[in-house]
This record gives sequence, C-alpha cells and structure tokens, in this order.
Amino acid sequence: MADVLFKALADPTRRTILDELAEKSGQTLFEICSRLSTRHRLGISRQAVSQHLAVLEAAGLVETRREGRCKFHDLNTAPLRRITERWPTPDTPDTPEPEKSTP
Amino acid sequence: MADVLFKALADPTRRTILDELAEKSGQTLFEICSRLSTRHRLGISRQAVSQHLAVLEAAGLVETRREGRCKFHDLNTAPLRRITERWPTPDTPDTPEPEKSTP
DNA sequence: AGGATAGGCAAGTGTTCACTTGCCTATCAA
DNA sequence: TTGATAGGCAAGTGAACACTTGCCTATCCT
Repeated sequence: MADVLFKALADPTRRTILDELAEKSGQTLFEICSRLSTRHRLGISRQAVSQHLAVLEAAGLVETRREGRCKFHDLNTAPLRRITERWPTPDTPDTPEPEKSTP
Repeated sequence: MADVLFKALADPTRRTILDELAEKSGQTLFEICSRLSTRHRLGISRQAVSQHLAVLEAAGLVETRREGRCKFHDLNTAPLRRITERWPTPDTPDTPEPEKSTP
C-alpha cells in the first residue's frame, strides 16, 4: 500500500519529474524527456522516463489523461499528505483545530 | 541531500521503526529489536536493525543520546515537513493561514 | 496508402541495497 | 577480574531496481 508511494519517491529522477510536473502541468512523455535533458542535464532514455512515470502513476502521484496519440501527465500531491499524517508532529497536527493549548 | 531522507523512508522495516519510536520515545537498540519481533512478527537480526537506525539517523529522522553503555533513540519528524514543502498543494499551503477562500 | 509522431512491451545487464555471519570494544554487576 | 549486557565494524550474499536495447502498436498529416 504505502510501499509503492515511498518506493516511488526514493528515486531522484522521479522526484525531478514531480518537480517538472509541479511547474508545468499536463506534459507529455516527450516533453518531460526533453525538459529533463535540457534543464536538468539528465541523459536518460525515453523508456526509462516512461517506466518512471508508470511507477509514479502506480503510487498515485501522477494522473494521466489520453487524447488521441498524446498522453498528458498531471501531478497529484494528495498521497504526500499521508506521510505527515502517519508521523504527526505535536506542533503541527494533521487535523488542525482553531484552539491554542500550548502558548 | 534529500536523497538520504527518501532512501531512508523507502524501506518498510525502517518505517515500522519510526512507528515504534513515535509510539514510545527513547528506546534502545535491543528494545526496538524485541518490539519488532513480538509486535510486528519481524524476524530480523540485531545488526540489521542497527544498520536501519544508522540510515534513519543519517536522514535526520532519528536522534540519539548515549548514557553509559545504552543508546537511546528518539524520533524527529522535522525532515518530513520538507516533503510537503517541496510539492505544495494549492488547497493546503505549507504556511497555513486562518483564512477561508474555498468554502 | 505511407511516412512520421507518440507511446508500449519485454528481455538483458550492472549496480545498489537489505540482511547475515563473525568478531571486536565498552560498560556494568558479582 | 570474570562474566554478562549493549553496541559497533566489516566482509559476503542474494534479491530488487534503474536503465538500455530492440521491436511493436496506434494516431495524425500529406
């Protein structure tokens, strides 16, 4: 369950892909490839990026929509919230209440 | 930099250790070992747990303090906040303000 | 139809990683 | 001092993983 999420975040290339999708939503596979190459100096094959996107999609971090022969990718940050919810910090509760107990 | 943090979170055993430290702070290595064995049915050697704790400490997720021959481990959730800060959600800003814009 | 664009499937390879085994050091109690 | 407890260091092994290479399918344009 949570395994795929953390495994997906474990790779630095995948995190860079999330950065790119956060900056520009709805990119295609080739668009991500060229931006990884030009902006991040990542010499990586198209298939490698495709596999990374599959992992990110399995983790729920990326959602896709097809239009013809193009496949657009969108970032979904919702699964990230489960991380801070699992180990909540006393100062920052995951269910914030408008109440002050520790001044 | 962030690599050690995400690599540390990638392993399910390490996440279970964080769960245990979140429940009971200041546990020793042997205490963690026995709780992993009895409460989580994890048949794992003491050295394996020690290596996991070293990874978690390198990521800043676990802080240690020595007293004689005992070493106590404490959870530090501060590095986890960098995750949600890296990919902020429009609905949940990382700097929450007491204001309602989307009812 | 035919080429070009956008993407998918599958096997092979090298590296990283989790875990074990074996031995060693340091502190505490008798 | 001797034995027991708490932990550390280092090499070795097997499996998971990132990446490549090669080929195949589907859509769009002329």
